[in-house]
Amino acid sequence: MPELPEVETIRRIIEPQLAGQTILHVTINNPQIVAYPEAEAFEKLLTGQMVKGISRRGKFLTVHFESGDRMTLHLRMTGQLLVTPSDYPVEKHTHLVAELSGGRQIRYVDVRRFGRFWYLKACEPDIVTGREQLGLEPLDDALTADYLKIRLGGRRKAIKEMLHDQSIVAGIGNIYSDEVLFAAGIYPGTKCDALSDADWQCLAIKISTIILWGIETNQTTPEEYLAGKGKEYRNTPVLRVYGRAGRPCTTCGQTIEKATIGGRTSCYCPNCQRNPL
DNA sequence: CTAGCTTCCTGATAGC
DNA sequence: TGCTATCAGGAAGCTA
Repeated sequence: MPELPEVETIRRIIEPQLAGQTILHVTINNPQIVAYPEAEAFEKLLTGQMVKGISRRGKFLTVHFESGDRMTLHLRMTGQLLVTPSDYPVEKHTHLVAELSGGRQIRYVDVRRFGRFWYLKACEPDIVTGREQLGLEPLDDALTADYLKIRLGGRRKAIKEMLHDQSIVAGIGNIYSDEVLFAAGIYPGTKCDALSDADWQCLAIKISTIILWGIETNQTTPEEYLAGKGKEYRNTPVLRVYGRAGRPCTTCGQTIEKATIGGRTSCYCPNCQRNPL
């Protein structure tokens, strides 16, 4: 499941391959991946557009065109945005193919079909669900202990759940919430209203450092990404807690535990992240 | 505002 | 071997 660091990696890989390219023809094999407008209108609008660049906001990618129009997409759990040679083998679950002027193709592959595309004309405001209410980027200087405390301090929900709320901080999912909380030494089930000023301070710092670390360690090459390695997490070997239940903590050696918090599997070190209850 | 549940999907895996 | 059940998860939508 791509989270901010993986989405940013994809952006960096894809952007240089798309910039300056014109979309000659679009085929949508599965209309449900198009959230707005209708799939047929989407195909027509996309055809003939020249790519200017790609930006990222939270886990959303936006392809900007010379016309001022833009196409936003969210990969959700299993989406893959690929730029391939036109004769590259077509994977199962390929839902969109766009022919490019340079002879290559953009392909969208998504096993679970949860990913979504939106096409917005230059004159249209952002209507992408959730996008207009996205919270701060993890690397934004405005993401401070005060910001977190004001937005979350009074909440009785577990901090792990609130880190997934895209309207507070954009881009964190199940992997990085576990990693951030481990780095901050906070038990994932801790209720927000039980966190101290020192905890908020620590969280603000760790959110940015862990996300930055995620981007920097995610050194996937375009070749590896195309070969399908983009769906495995290149940085899995360096994760400290996520997916490591039953194995020793890299800091203290205690066994990493697994618990369901807010309906999500959470991994944590019972020694480094004490449950305050 | 809260907790808790369901929906969307397929593939991997566990149990029989 | 082949069947069924369970689980994984981002985000929205629903109920109470």
